[in-house]
Amino acid sequence: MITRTPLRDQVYHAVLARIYRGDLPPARRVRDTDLATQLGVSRTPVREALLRLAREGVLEADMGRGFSVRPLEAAEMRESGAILSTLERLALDLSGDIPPERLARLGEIDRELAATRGDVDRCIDLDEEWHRTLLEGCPNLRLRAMISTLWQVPRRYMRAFLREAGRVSLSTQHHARIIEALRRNDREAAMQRFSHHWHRGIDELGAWIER
Amino acid sequence: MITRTPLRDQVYHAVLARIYRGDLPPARRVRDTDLATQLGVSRTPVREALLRLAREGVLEADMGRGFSVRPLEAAEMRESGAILSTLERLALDLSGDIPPERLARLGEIDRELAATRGDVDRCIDLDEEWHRTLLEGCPNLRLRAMISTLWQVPRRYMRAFLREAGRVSLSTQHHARIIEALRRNDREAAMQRFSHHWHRGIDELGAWIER
DNA sequence: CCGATGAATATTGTATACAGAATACCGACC
DNA sequence: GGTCGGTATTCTGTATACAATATTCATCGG
Repeated sequence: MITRTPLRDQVYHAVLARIYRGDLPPARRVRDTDLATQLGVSRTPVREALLRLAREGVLEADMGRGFSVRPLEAAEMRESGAILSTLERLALDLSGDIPPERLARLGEIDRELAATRGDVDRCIDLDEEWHRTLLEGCPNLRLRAMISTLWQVPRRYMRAFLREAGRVSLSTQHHARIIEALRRNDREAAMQRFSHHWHRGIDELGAWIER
Repeated sequence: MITRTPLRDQVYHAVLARIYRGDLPPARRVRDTDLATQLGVSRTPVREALLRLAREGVLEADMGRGFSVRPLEAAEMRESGAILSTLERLALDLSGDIPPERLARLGEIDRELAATRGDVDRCIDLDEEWHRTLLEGCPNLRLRAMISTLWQVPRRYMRAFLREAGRVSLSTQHHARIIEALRRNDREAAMQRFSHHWHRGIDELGAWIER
């Protein structure tokens, strides 16, 4: 099965990759013509991708002034975090019982996460994969898609945090405790620990940004 | 203060208006060139608006096959409803105490809603305004924006329901009970009634779609 | 009569062109 | 030397052009 993906989608991911790589630092202006020449496409798909990123909160679009990478602000982090936390709790709630096979996979991811030293991007990828795996049983596809999109925001903050604070996430402990509760089929405790996990993460990042 | 709004935004609202007016029924193909000529603009801003609507779930975009109005499906309604319900509960939770002045305004909207007979669009507008007013104290602006965007989906379903089922919403009773709880400063009860209100609404619409 | 096949048409996705606004640069004046 | 004003350039927002793909319709064969 061959798949033809629109150029705008490829450009979208390419721009995100550049932002994550730190190639496009916060507050940096993003000129569509530059990107177009760099990526070897025309301005049209580039602009479509940039408009989407602007709607998702990664870029800022001022009328007549084009696009710029959104600066990292604690307020935005906390706002997005509150939303994402709530939606992930909903997704976990809607998921039926988590099958043991998936719990095992979660543990596996956690072990890998604990073993990762220094590689910030790998760390973030694994963390996001952990969450995605946890919620992959949620039947509300639209919710899953929305969560996936919203992750764009915390990713940026986590990346900056892990990079500059030089600290790897301590989330593996939280993860383990959540898994443990799920193993016991104690949804109540799992949910509470999940909330706590999110709360702590948001606060940690927020405090760092406001340093 | 003069404001120059991009054409894409005007086109966006124009297309939404046509969908609400029933001018563009579900499953109807939407040709960008047609819209461009009808609205007297070029294809570029039209396409930008359509891409946004597609991302918001109002339109469907198949690669190479353009856009079409998304058909109404109970599953989509329930999925969006679950998300929106949760987010509005979060927003209410984040709102501090609702000042009496706003409670009065909510009552006012409700009275107008109860007095509205037959005018479906007015009815939906008032209902949405009631919710917006209730949550306008929420400091999480991003959450408010997201809620506002998400309302696009239930609006379509409510409209179709009220039109064809010919029944005006019974939500004023629910609203009144929520306001009553808020007056007593009983957040717990208010939240519970708010949940109930959403649950009932979603079920009612869902059952009707699956008729 | 129905289905398949092919050309003609229509429509999308992308590229390029153009006009107006915003920014940067430069000189003159205080 | 600093600041204001004007001009030139850059860049955005929009329009148009082009190529490739999907759709439609008609014709042909079974």
